[in-house]
Amino acid sequence: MIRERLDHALRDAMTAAGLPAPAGDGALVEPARKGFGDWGSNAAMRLARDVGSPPRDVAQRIVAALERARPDHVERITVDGPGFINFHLAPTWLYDVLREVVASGDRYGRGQAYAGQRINLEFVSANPTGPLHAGGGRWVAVGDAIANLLASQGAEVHREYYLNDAGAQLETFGRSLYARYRGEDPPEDGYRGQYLVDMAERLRAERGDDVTEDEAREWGYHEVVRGLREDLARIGVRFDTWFSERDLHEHGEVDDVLRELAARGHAFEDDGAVWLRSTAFGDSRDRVLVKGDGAPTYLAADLAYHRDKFRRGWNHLVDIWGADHHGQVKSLQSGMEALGFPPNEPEVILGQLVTLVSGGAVVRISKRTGNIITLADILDEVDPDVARLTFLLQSIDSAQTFDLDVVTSQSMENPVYYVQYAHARIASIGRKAAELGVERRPLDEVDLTVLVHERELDLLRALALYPDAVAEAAALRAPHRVTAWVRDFAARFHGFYRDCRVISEDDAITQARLWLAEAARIALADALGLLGVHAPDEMSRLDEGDDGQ
RNA sequence: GCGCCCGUAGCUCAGUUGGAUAGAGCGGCGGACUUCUAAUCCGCGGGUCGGGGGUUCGAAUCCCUCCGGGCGCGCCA
Repeated sequence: MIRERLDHALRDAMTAAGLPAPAGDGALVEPARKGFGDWGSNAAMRLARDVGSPPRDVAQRIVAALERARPDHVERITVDGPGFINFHLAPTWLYDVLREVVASGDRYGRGQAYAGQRINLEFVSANPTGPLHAGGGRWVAVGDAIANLLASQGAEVHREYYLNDAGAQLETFGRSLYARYRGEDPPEDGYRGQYLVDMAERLRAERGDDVTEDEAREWGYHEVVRGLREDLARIGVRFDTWFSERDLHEHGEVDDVLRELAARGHAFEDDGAVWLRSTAFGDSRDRVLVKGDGAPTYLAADLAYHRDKFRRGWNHLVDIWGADHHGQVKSLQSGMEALGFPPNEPEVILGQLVTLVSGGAVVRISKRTGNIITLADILDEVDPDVARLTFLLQSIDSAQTFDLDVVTSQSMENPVYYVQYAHARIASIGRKAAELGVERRPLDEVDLTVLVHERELDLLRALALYPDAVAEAAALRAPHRVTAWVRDFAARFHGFYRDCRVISEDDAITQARLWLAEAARIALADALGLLGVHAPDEMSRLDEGDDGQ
């Protein structure tokens, strides 16, 4: 709001001063550093070379024009450093922010950048051969948060889980389960996890002694999927569609996509196999679609699957993959382009992997060796909110070390409680006000100019930046940016809470601060919602029954 | 060998679409509760932004190169 106004004022001033518009639009104005006013522009520096005069001179010309039509709230305009134009605003601009937050309510921070987009977001999609492992929790938390972020900018978002239930891995799983069922060791290349022993016992208890290998596999597959749904429900993630790879094969979709690729001239036979000429679309090598034994590859099915997503009406596809699948990105995109879809579909968000550490040592996870720490194990130890926020603390471009000892024992100083506590404090203020019978006057009737404490203004400044933070997080597919905003905001709120008592004898201040607290609650609750973390109205005290010393 | 990601405070990490004195949490030290919940707040200390070149008025950020770490590079999925 203020930014748009300053932006327009700057453009008008540049025109009035006979200056060209700087290259690129937007980002003309950004928040200034502390001590340099409230908002600043580097436009003069960007223009200096084209104009052929020193940046500070250009800045002076712009400022002279700005002074003739000074925007609202602007008290002073200065030229600092190498040529920054700095706007020093009266606090009144922040009162407008407060009013905007309250007026917008739960729409505050929403944008329209993706309005009209119908996005299919596929994430997790772990093979249905065992429980979700702890590291996979990163994709659960990140995927759900990205879905929320895209939706916050106007997109219709569909959460989808792809079940690879047609391939060799499920066969291996079936053989392994059946072996356990018969009291034998799993095959050499099979899965050795304890969970299969447990499943085999249940299989015997439920189905008796005459189960065939096919029956064992199918029963086990459905058990695993049921478990996946349960684990995801525990952490609060719901998928709109569970898509079965088998359906593609049964409906002839895979064969059909192969025919279409051939018809379009992008497939060829060589050495007994059918290949996709993916090099024609920028891939580093061509890829096999049908193996020498006549079976379609994973890629062939994946192409049929992604084509199906488009056919179901989604106009943009987003997949979230672990970095270990990085090598497949170009192949899939090449194949999709060969099928006539736009380039760079699907958009693939790659996340670096999670390293689990326990007892100071790295825990290697493998369903094959049986050494597995599951997401459910984590959820047995910590609150889902803790798990989620821990996964959302870091950029997905960085490999994450998930230290089980730290996450499960460090709850005292866990950031999730820090931010939730801020929300709980706001709710507590509301309860106290009600308890004391404090009259709540409408915002229109409240004088906000009594909000002059640096803590109050600091909180309002952070509130002003929230929509940008969300929009950037969505654009960059970087939910950790919301986490960063939330932590910063919670810190500011705690400072405010400490130094600015809301409910006091001074009715004018009480009324204004109650609205400030309400605005803070709106943004905090929204941000936590985007992250999939609860915004509690109260926190159970940590020290209850535990302060015996 | 090739490709992608990472290397920032003792530790874990933000900041990377070029901007002004590089930030936070944890840990260390020292303070603040007759108060709307101290799971809080305040202060102190802490840095060759992996090394070296380059582009630029300006580089943690862009380019080149080297070093270190992670992940890939199948007629596996």
